[in-house]
Amino acid sequence: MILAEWKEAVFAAIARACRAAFHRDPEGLEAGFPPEVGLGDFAVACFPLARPFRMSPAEIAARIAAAASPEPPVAAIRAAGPYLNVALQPAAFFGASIAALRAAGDRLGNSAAGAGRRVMVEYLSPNTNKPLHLGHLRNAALGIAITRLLEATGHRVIPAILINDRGVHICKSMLAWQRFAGGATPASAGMKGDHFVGTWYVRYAIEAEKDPSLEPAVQEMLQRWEAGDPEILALWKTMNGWVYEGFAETYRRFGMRFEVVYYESETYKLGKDVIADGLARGVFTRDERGNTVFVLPEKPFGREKDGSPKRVTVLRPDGTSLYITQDIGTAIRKVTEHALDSSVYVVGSEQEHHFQCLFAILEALGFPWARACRHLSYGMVYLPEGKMKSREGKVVDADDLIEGMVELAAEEIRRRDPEGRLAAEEIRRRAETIGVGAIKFYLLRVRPAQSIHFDPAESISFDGFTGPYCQYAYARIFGILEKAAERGIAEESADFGRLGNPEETLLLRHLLQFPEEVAAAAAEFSPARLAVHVFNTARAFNQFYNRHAVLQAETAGLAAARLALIRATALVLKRGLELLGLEVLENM
RNA sequence: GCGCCUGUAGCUCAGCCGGAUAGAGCAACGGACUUCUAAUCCGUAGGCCGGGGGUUCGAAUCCCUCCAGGCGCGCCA
Repeated sequence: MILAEWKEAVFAAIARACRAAFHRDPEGLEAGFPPEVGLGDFAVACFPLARPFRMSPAEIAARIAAAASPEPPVAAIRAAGPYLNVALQPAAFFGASIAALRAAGDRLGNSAAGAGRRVMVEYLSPNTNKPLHLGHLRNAALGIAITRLLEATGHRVIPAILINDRGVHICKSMLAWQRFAGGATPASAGMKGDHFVGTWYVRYAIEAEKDPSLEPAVQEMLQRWEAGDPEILALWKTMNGWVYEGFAETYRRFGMRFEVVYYESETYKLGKDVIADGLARGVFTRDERGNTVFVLPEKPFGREKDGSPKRVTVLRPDGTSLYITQDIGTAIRKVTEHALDSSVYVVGSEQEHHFQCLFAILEALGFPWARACRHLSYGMVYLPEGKMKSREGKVVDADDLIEGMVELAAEEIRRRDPEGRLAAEEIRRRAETIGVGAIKFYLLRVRPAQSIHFDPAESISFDGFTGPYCQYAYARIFGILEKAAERGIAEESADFGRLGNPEETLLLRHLLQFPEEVAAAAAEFSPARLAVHVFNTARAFNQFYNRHAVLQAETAGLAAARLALIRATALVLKRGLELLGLEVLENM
C-alpha cells in the first residue's frame, strides 16, 4: 500500500467511528503524521468538524475515539486534545508498505501528472569565449535535476542547450589569438580547449587597456564575420571547435546531456518574420522613433514614472534584431521542430523581466503554449569576496572546482584504505562520484530563488547536509545487503510484526513520503525539496543503523524484516539521488 | 518612481496553499567504535521567525504597512 491508500484507510476508520459517535459523516478531515512517532502512525486534526458539529475539537476527538472499534489494519484510535492519533498494526503497515515500494522498483517516485506532454528544458547557455564557472554549475545542476524530475512525472523531456557562439566577446578572444598567440593551439599549449581560448579573452582585456586601437579592430572583425568573410569564419570555427572539445569534457564529467544543440549563430536572425506579422496584426506598434515595440500590460509589469505603460522594443528602426527578437524566433522554432507543449528555461533571476516579457509577447502573438512556458529562475552564486566577476578573472572555474572536489574525495578514500587495497582506478571512480555529487548537492540543497553564498570551506565538507552523506547511507546499506546475501538470509521469512520501534517507524514514514515529495519537487520546480527529503531519509537510516542491528537482530524473522526495510531505503536513496543527478556507490 | 526576490539559532538554510512544544546542517562543548563501513550516532547550549498593525479558535505561514539587502525596469545580452 502506498501513502495515499493508508491515509484513505485511516480516514475510513475515523469516518466509521464518527458515524458511531455522531450518526453523521465527517467532512474536511485529512490524515497526516503526528509530530512524534510515539503518538501513532497517523494523525487527524478535528478542527474542521468543530463548526458543523458545534462542539470543541477536543470533545469531538474524545467522542470519536471512545466510539471507535478498530478493525485491521487499524490497531487503535486515541484522542490527544483536538487530535486523533491512529496506530496501525505493524505487520500490515510495514509489510504492505515495503511490498509496494519494492514493487515500484526503479519506477519508484514516478507519476503520470505530465503524461503525454513534451517539454524542452534549456539550460547552461555558455559563451564560447571562456570556460564554464561555478554559476554555470548551479545552472547545470538545476537543469539536470529538473529534467529528471519532469521525466519522473511522465513528461517527455528534451534537454537542450543554446550556445552563445557569436558576437563581440567572441571576436575579442579571436583577435587576441590572431595577434598574440603565434599559432599556438590547445595541443601545443597542453590546455583544455575552452581554457585555452579563455586565456586569449583575458589577454584581449589586458592588451586593450594599453592599445585603444583594438576596440575598433574587434568591431571590424565582427562586421567581417557577419559579412561571411572566409578567413574570419575559419578562425571562428577553429576556435569554437577547441571550446566545444573542452566543454564536452566538462559536460560528461558533470553529467550534462543535451539532445538538441542550438547555436546563436544560427538563431540570431530568427524572429523578424514573426515581428513583422505581429506588427501587421496590431500585436506590436511603432513608436515615435521607429522602434517596433510591445506594450506591456499593467498587471504584472507596472507603469512608468509618468504613468505611461511600460514597453519593450522588439526590433530596431533599421530592422536589426535584439536579444528578445531572436528569443521569440527561437522559442517558436523549438515548438515547431519538436512538437512541444511547453518550454523551460533555466536562467538566472537577473533575466526574470526578460522572460516575463518574452512569454507575454508569445501569448499576445496567439501561441497557446506560451502560458505553459516557464523560467526556472535561480539566484546568484556569491563568492566570499562578492559577486563573481568574469572579466577580472575572479571566478571559481568549473573544472578546477570539480577536480579539487574529486581530489579531496580521493584523499578521504585513501585515508580509509591505509593498507592500499584499492586500485588507483577504483579510487578515482569513487572519488569522481563523490566529488561531483558533493558539488551538485551543495548547489541544489537550497531553493532556486535563494542566492548561494559559496563558502569554499563548507562546500568541500562531506559531513552533514551533503551529497556524500546520502551516498554513504546507501553504501552502508549495500554492505549489509551483501553480507546478508552471503549468509543466505531470506527476506521471505520477514516477520514485519516485530518492526515498529521509533527509528523504524520514522524511517518507514520517510520512505512512504518519497513519491509525493518527488511529485511536489517537480510541480514546484524545486529540486531542493527533494534534496531535503533524501537527506532526511539518510539521516533516519543512520539513526536506525546506530541503534539497531540488522543481521544480528534477536530473531531471524526480525532480521529479515529489517533487511526488507533497509533494502527499500536503499531504493529510495538511489532513486532520490538519481533524480537529483547524483550517482550512488555500493562501496565508499 | 515601479516590479520581482530575500530577511527564521553565531553562520548557511528548511518550514511559507494556516494547526500538536519553530526544525536541520555547520561551528562550540561533552559522550559512543573487540559488534552490519565512526564520511556515523547521542547529548548540551543557542530563536521578540526584520519591526508594527490586522484576519482567525489558532499566524514563521494569509492581508496591510514600514525597515534592511539583492535583482531588474524599451532602442545591452
